[in-house]
Parts: sequence; C-alpha cells; structure tokens
Amino acid sequence: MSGEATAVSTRQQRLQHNSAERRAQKKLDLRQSMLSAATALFERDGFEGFSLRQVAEAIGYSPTSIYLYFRDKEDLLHHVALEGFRSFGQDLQQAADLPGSAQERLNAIGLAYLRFGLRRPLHYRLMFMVRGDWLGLPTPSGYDSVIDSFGVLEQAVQLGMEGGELKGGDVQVYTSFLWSNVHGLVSLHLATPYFPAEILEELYRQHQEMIGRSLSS
Amino acid sequence: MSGEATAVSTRQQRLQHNSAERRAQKKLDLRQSMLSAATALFERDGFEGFSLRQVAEAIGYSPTSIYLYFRDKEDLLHHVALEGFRSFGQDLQQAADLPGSAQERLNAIGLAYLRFGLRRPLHYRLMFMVRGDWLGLPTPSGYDSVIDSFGVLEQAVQLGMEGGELKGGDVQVYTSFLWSNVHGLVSLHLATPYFPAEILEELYRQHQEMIGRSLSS
DNA sequence: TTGATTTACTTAACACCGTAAAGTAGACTG
DNA sequence: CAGTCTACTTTACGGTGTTAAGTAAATCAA
Repeated sequence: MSGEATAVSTRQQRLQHNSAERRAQKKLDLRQSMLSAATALFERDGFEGFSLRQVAEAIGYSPTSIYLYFRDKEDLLHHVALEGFRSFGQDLQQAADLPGSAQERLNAIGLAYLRFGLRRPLHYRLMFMVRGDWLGLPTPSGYDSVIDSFGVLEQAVQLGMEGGELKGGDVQVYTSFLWSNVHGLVSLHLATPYFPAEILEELYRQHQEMIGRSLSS
Repeated sequence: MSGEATAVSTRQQRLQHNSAERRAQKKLDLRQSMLSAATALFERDGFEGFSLRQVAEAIGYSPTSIYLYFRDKEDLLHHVALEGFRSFGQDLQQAADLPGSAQERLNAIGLAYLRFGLRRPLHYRLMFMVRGDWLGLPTPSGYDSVIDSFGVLEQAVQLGMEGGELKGGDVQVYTSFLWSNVHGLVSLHLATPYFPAEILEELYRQHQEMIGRSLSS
C-alpha cells in the first residue's frame, strides 16, 4: 500500500499541509482577536470614540497590521456590526418560534426587538441609526447564517393574515407599520431624553394594544 | 437744556456708546457668519465630515478664532441644530394651526414632520438621531422662540380627545405612539435602504389610516 | 499726546486620527 | 544555501480638535 517514495511524499505533504493549516489558523485567530478587541472597544467607546490605533494597541500589534486583515476602519466596524445582526436575528427568530397566536407572536417579536435595543444600545445605534446603510450590502461570506430580521417579522404578519387572525391587507404595509413603531420607540429612547428606559416596555405594551385594535380582524 | 459740559459729556458718551455698539455689532456679525458658514458646511458634509478648520477657512479666520465665539465644536454644531429646531417647530405649528378636524390636524402635523425629514435629512439626523440628547439641554438665550414640537403634537391630541373625536385615553401614550411611528418611518428612511423616498408618503398615509382606525372614537 | 491696558485675533504646539509606502526579520522553498 | 515569500513594523503624510503663548491695533487714562 505505502511505497517508500509515496510515504515520504505523503509525510511531506502532510507536514506542509499541517504547516499551511497552522499558519492559516493563526491568521484566522489573529483576525478573530482583532474583531474581539474591536467589539470590546466599540462597546466601551461607541462609534465616535472608536479608533483603529486603540484596537491595535489592545492586541499588541502595530496599527497598520489591521489592514492585513480588514480593508479599513469601516470594514472592521462593519464586521463588528455583523455580529450584532447575527444575534439580533437570532433573538427575533427565537421570539417568532414561540407558540401562541399570531398576535402573541408579533408582540413577542417586537419585545425581543425592544430588548435588544436596551441590552445593546451601542450596537443598535450602529446597526440601525448610524450605519444602517450596511443593510443594503451583500452579506459577507462567513455571515450567511445571519437571519433576515425584516423577513422574520414579515413572515409572522403573513401567517397571521393567512390564519385569518389579522385583517386582510398589504403585508409590507403592516410589517413596516410594526417595524417603524418599535424602531421609533427604541431609537427615540437611545437618542433623546424623551423615552427613559423605565417606561419603555410599558409604552410598548400600550402601543401594541392600540396596533392590535387596528389590525385584528 | 444742554449745558456745555453736559453736551460734551453726552457727545462723548454717545460716541463711546456708538463705538461700543459698533464693536458689539461686529462681534455679533462675525458670530453669525461663523454660524452661517457652519450651517452651509454641515449641510454639505454632514456630521461626520464637518470640521472646525473648514469653517474657519470658509470665513477667512484662523481655526482658533471660533473658540472666541463658541465653546467648542460641539457648541457650534449645537447652534446649527438649533436653527433646525426653530424651523422644525414652525413647520409643525403651522400644520397644527390649519383648520379642520382633529384627525386632519394630526395627519397634517405628521406630514409636516415627515417632509421636514425629507427636505433636511442631515439636520434631521443631527437633531433626532445623532445628537438628540441636546433636546434635554436648556434652550440657549436667543432661541427662546423655538417651539416645543412635542408639545404641539401633544396639544393636538389633547384637543382631539376633549372634542370627543378621539377615544379617551392617556394623552402621552397617544402622542408617543404618533411620534414614534413617524420618527420610525423617517429615521429608517434616512438610515437604511428599506424605505426609499418614493414610497414614504404613501406609506405614511397608510399608517395614519391604521392609526386612525384605532384612535378614533 | 502719550503711555498703559484691553480687545481681537494669530501662530505655534500637542496629541490624536486613518492610511499609504517602504523596510525588515524570519520562515519556507527549490 | 540562496532566493523568495510571509507577516509584520517603521516611517511618513495630511488631517482633526484644542490649549497656550504671542501680537498688532484699538481704546483709555493722564
């Protein structure tokens, strides 16, 4: 089965392969540690205070090293945001998967949305207020699992309408209505002093009640 | 009536006064020209691209001169925003003053809100998305005429409720409902690719219809 | 009118920032 | 063992907000 030359060759190949693999893994590790440091610093300082040089210092590399792994500051921050989109999408999907009526599901999705905004205010700002334009970009490879959050809500609306629980009408209009209401609440809370955290969930509950009155058949 | 000494004295005083007045006026003029240049540059470059040094160059002064008239960059930009709040408040008040039913007034206010966002996107972002915290600051002197926009909407809701046209309920909850919905629409349009300008007014109209269904008695 | 003082501004400097280009030590390869 | 490639650093440039020191002209007191 294993001739001498073949054996040597395969061992060499294996060594090379392992070596190459190890190097590739180190690259991935470093990239990941950059991303982790970036996320930590972003969550500490927010969009304004975020700087490449601080990320570099945090991981013990020179500032320019980052350019070997990310296109530029924008690209790095985009990847920070992508982690946010991932967990945001999961939160919403999880809420959508709960048992119950369409109304209950829609409420749960909205509540998950709201709580994400409260739990990760800086991420929310980045994702939907400061750099929401990233939503229009194609999903980078490695983030294919990111759930289309808009789609989750839209589907829940659709189900409610098909089940007859919601009034018939334009799914997109209903969805945009729910979305803009909860986004309005969260973003006004995050950006202005008008909607303090203490009252936000209660306010949301009351809004949902009013919406329910106008959407339920 | 006019003794010699007195006349001389008054003339001197008048000259001094005029001189002082002229100097004061020049200061105001320069401050105003800084503010105008800042506004123009902000409207061209937005929050991110806005720089003190460019403002200085635009008016032909050194960068540090600005500190003689404004506390810092933040303060200058705050005053840019204040002009926005002034005209925003006027727009809303004008819509609130239109004749018609409470429903029509509320729709008109919301539409004025929406159109301000479309007409002055960068100002809107500054005022309500990036630096909405300024809403919590006391109004600087000279801007006392700035209308409390929230109050305008709140009053329109109150009137509608008192007139029996709107269902009874918590005025604040109704107001926050209307506000977060229209702000959600505008801010999602401005920040994300999801709500293009072409469909925004129609979307708003449909939302208003749904809201009307749940609020009208 | 003249000397002192105040006013209004500038120059210089500091500590940051993102990023491009050139340089370098070490691993890998033939 | 020479040469090449990889991964990273050093250096440099042009920009930023902001503070402190310097300066010329206007104003004021005698």
